[in-house]
Order: sequence, then structure tokens, then C-alpha cells
Amino acid sequence: MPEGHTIHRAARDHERDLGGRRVKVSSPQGRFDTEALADADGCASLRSVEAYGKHLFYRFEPDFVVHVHLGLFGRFHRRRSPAPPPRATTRLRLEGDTITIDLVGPTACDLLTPEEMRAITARLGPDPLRADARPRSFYAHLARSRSPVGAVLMDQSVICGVGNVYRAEVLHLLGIHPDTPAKEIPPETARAMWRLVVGLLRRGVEEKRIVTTRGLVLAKPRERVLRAESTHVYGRRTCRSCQGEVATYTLRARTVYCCESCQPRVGAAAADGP
DNA sequence: GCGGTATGCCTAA
DNA sequence: TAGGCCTACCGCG
Repeated sequence: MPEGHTIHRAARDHERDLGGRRVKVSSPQGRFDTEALADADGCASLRSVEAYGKHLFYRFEPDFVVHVHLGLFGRFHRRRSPAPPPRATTRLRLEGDTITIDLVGPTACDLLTPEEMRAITARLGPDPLRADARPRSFYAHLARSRSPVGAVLMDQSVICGVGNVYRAEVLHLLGIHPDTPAKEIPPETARAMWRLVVGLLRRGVEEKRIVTTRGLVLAKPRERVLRAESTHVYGRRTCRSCQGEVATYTLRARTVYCCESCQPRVGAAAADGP
């Protein structure tokens, strides 16, 4: 689940559910220290929730920031209050009057100062889901980088919020082989890429899952069938567009999915590909 | 019950 | 580049 769309959706939902309210904060697992944040009753006032790429920031009064990064395994569980007892693995529980949010398995869940929060966002590239996103630095990086475009799209300091699924799908929809050196992407294609990422991520926020196809989806969420039908190449053996074989290989320790017939290698990528 | 796997990312070498 | 870390689920025996 956790690419940028998941994080932005969580920010929206959690702010609606808990924003502007006193929230009981606890760490059933014990790995998040609530002492500095919470009062004697274990409560704190949540001002707002902000997403930046795959990072979530909960702003508490007076000046605390709880930073959450789901990593590969992290998940939220949203429950009606009073919620059932938490699992032993629940890192953080935010308990409001009506809704309780449980956080399980995050890579990061830390208490930060606003300065430390800014240090994190300063490292990130433009986030296509944010209203303040300016893609200029993304275009500039593409234009000068010799790295494979498939690696550049996953680099959170270049464009943030894109993960392995969106990477695979964006490149497929544009007919670009992931090994293509970024600088070979023409400027007009780079602009189309940004627009496509914006559109797909927004759709992901609304649908609460990644869908890059127009096809009817009949299965229930979380079934394999559904995921396969919701993508063109990611997680598939055959390409949804041409039924050809989907190639998989490892790039920078992540599995790349691509259809070499829909996404032919061109130029240098064909010459020095694997 | 065990091992493999996954939409991520950091650090050491 | 390899290894570590976080958790849940699934297929296999």
C-alpha cells in the first residue's frame, strides 16, 4: 500500500478524524516515547496532519511533530472509539472521541521539532500531490542524469511519493523502458510524465489504492486478482496491453516490471542493457 | 511452524 | 551492493 497516495489519504482522513482535538496518545508496543508529548492524562492536542511524499507529520500543540514513515510494512488501522484492545505490535495509538487510529510496523515514528521536520522535507523533491509542488527541479534532474529513468523515478530527492508500483505503471503508460538514461527523455515527455504521476497519484488518493487501468474491477480489495487487473505490468506475468511477457529484473535492489514490447529499449539503453 | 515475499529506506563497506 | 529493520500473509509440509 504505502506509496504517496496512501500517505496523503491518511493525512486527509486523520486530520478530519482527529484534527483540532485532544487525543489520547499511547504506544502499546512501548517503542514510541509519549512522555514529552502527552500531559498527565496521556493526552495532547492535535493541530493538523500533513503529508510530504511518503512522510506524515502530525503537528501537536504547542510545537511537537510526530513523524511517521510507513516503510514497506507499516499500516494504519482506523477504528471507532472505543476501540478494541491494541495488538502487541501497535507502535502508536491515537485515540479520539469517535475514531481511534492504530499504527503498526512503521519504519519511523519519532517525535521531532519543527526544525527537524523541515530538515526532512528539505531533502525531498517535489511532491506531485502537494499544491505547492514545482516540477522544475524534477525536469532539471531528468535532463542531466545518466541514471536509468527507472531509478530516478524512485529517488525521493528527485520526485517524492512515487514507489515501485507507480514507477512500473508510469513508464509503461509512456512506453519508456526503465533502463533508458534519464537525460534521453525529451522535455515534452518529462512534462507528460509529471502530469501522469499527478493524475495517477490523485486517483490513488481517491480510490485508496493504486489503479492505473480503466478496466472493470470485480474482485474485492486485497485479492490478488484485483491488483493484477488494476495494473498493466506491475505484479503481472503478462502485459495487460499486449499479453506479452512481462520482464522482471532487479534495479537498485528493487524489482522492475516492464513489457519490452510496449516499452522497447532505445538508443544507449539498447546498447548497454543487461 | 517455517520460509519467502512485499507498494521502503538507511547504513556500512 | 549487501544486510538490516519493520509486520502480516500465504503456500508448503
